[in-house]
Amino acid sequence: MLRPNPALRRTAARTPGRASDRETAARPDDHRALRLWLRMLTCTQLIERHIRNELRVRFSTTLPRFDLMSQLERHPEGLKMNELSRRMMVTGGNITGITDQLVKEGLVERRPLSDRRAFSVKLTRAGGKAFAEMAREHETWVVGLLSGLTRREHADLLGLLAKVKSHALITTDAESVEPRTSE
Amino acid sequence: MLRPNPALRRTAARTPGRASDRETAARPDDHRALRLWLRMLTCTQLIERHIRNELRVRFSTTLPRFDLMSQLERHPEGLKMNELSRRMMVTGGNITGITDQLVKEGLVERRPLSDRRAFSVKLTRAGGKAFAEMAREHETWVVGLLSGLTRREHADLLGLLAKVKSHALITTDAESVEPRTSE
DNA sequence: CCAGAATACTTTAGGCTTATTCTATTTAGA
DNA sequence: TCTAAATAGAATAAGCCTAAAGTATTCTGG
Repeated sequence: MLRPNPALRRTAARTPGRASDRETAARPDDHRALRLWLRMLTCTQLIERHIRNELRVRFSTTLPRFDLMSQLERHPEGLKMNELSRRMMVTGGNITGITDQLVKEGLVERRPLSDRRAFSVKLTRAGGKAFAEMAREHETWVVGLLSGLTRREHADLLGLLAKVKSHALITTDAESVEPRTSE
Repeated sequence: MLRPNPALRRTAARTPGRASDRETAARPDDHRALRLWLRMLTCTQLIERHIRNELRVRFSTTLPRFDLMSQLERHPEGLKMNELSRRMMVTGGNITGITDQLVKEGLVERRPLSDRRAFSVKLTRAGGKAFAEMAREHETWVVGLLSGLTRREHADLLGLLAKVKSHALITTDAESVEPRTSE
């Protein structure tokens, strides 16, 4: 069902070693927050790398393409490019490129809207089938990667990250407001 | 002290919106692990984006360049390219490019070793000064971004992520061993 | 000693991401 | 109405990252 992108048809290669990663190098006098941040980063990168690798090896696709299709699967009515941009937390120009590819592969389509500046992007039938197949495996990878925690620990981690998220949102948003010093 | 890369001298632009991000779109029937993974990803991206932005706006540099210098600062004796690659969890070709730039900017130097295939990469004096300046601010950004948690919560989160990390390491490493089916 | 394997690094091609700039269209205000 | 601002998307240039292939050097076992 997937029309594999030839450029992605490669065999798995040696991933960067892991004996002593970025975080391991943290010194004892590093601030708690710094250590925590480095560990968050390491965890995310480990998982993300694993998923990217699986997507490439098993489905000849990439995480951004999977992500975009995943958004569309959640919104069968279609999404505009800027909605995809917001939800995927990437810039608009990026969406243009990824969508172009998925359209070329027949997995996604652009439909004109009454607002002639915009499109509604939807999964095609082939795209829906391909995504369903990938999503099933994707979930098993994630479940496996996070199966080192108990149900209770999952919940605790989710809660702590909720706090991190909301605080980071506030901090970042507050600074994105221009300090209207003059004028 | 920093020799700014002209290509990076840009004003801050609109970051992708955040009203409804990737994770918010998770459906109630999504598996716990999936929700947790999406939240981890969102948190990391929020923080990382913030730091990248600050590095660009305030120091006209990038996170990978900062990261590389940070590794060197922890190892004044110098590191070989492949050591940098391992520690930063990126491929070797990548290190070549980033090092080339930092050398060109006078922040880092390659020294020949007795093993003539390899180099020892070190911070120059200018690089050390530039890094110290950046690291001070960097830490305050991170502290600020993670200040939504109490000291206790920091410790809990660090512990939970330690579990995630070690399990992900095992999972990923186990699969990278080729199943010697024949031959 | 010496041929083959391993290691350290570089190069290349392709994809992702960003910030910026541009075009087309829509909206809103005088 | 008609012009200015806002919005949607595309195009562009530069950096990051990867996988794969290439080059030089070192190591190792016969």
